[in-house]
Amino acid sequence: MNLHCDTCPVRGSAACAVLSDDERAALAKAGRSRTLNRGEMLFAAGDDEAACATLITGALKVSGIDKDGNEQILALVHPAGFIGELFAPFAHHDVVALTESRLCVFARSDLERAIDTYPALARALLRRSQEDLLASRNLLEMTGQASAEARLAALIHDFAAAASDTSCHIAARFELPLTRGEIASMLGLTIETVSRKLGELETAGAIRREGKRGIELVDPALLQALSGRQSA
Amino acid sequence: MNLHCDTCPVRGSAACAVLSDDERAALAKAGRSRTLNRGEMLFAAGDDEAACATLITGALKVSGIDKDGNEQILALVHPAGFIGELFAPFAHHDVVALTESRLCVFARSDLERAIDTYPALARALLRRSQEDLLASRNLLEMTGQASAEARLAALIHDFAAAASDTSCHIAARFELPLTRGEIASMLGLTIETVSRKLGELETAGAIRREGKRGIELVDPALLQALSGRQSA
DNA sequence: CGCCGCATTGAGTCGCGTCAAGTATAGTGG
DNA sequence: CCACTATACTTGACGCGACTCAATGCGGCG
Repeated sequence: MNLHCDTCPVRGSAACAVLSDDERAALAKAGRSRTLNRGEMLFAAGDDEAACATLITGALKVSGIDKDGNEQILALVHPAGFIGELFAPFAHHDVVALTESRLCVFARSDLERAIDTYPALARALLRRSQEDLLASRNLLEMTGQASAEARLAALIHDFAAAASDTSCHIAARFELPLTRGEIASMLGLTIETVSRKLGELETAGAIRREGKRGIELVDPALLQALSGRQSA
Repeated sequence: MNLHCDTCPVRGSAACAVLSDDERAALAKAGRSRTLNRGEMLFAAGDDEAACATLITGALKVSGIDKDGNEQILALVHPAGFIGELFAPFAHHDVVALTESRLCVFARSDLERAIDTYPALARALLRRSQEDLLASRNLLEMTGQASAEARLAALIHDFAAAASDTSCHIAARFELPLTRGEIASMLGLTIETVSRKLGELETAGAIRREGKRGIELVDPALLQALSGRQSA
């Protein structure tokens, strides 16, 4: 399926936004659109011909499997995010869709060529990569020494921010994109602890649960206080 | 102090290695050499005019401070490594020398200009950034659900690999670049636990301690087994 | 020498993991 | 429409591993 950049919702924010219309049109010839359903994998750790992609809609997770077979979520990818290890001979982690997702996929070799052809693209990808690095380090800080409750509070706060359309305020109500098990694997906790602490956050009056995945922020300030972060 | 690329030990492996001699000479005009002693800071979190740098010799740590004042080490930087957040308005983390270190420092504005002038440099920095991202995610995996003993074993193994000059084997003897407290902050443990587990690794016959910082690898295979990793 | 930073060691406690039931909710096939 | 199953989630009891608190050892330096 061919790309339709004209109607692309992340046209202005993805890496390819730095290209001129002509350049983007040329790049689009090499790429193609792809849709993944929840649970479908874009590529797996160890794949030697892993593609690169920009996420258009939906959400992805980047995860690794330790030797006991436990999954660990290392990063989430939101729309306009870029996926792909350009210089590694093979992929180091799995990339899986959390919700139905639409992507703009490129073969790695094509993208490497594009980087050389369009210097602005390399710069844009460098910027994204640095942002990803920052996100990864933030997750490190979060899981470093914080209590289970603080980790959960911080994660919920982040999700609320990500669920909001405008960047200046956070959503008061949203659906968790992750199952309890996925939250646990991301925060280095167990399913049971996540479930218990969610209950305690509700009892404390910080949030209200709606069904299995719905979260309403009752007291965002309290949530942030429990997360042990500076007010942003 | 001016740069002397001719005698630079990381001339072949740092980001600037992708430049031609002429290009590097031009870039060198904008940069300058700087030496840091152990504990000296390159820049602090919040600095709005944080520089960028390539590490020539020594070792650095990238760390954050949580609101209780506890330091958390987020990454280590080895020679040829690049430091600097090119697109952020201010630095997010502290960067501090672990040992006496020599760096090649650039103002951020100069480096941004260089990226535009030399596309190959952007590509090289993108590559480094992706490697840093991978390292950060590896640390995430390591601190995610592993036991204190496994984390220590893995860290010691990594240090042994980093201390080796050739990439194909690991050093049998080396000095830990970190204090117990720094190891603890990097692994999300306490000083006491680090000290105890080091003792247990010695009792188990995996390592031998020499003074406060010296480590001799008695049984590397055992160490790797305890770290819970695949044999590389 | 006396002080200070770093490391070790011990005793006690607690948070979170483990194990084990038990409860929704959706999907499937009869 | 209803059993039947699968998957996700919740809840409780219990134990262990790592943190906390506290004391001691050790080396460097003024």
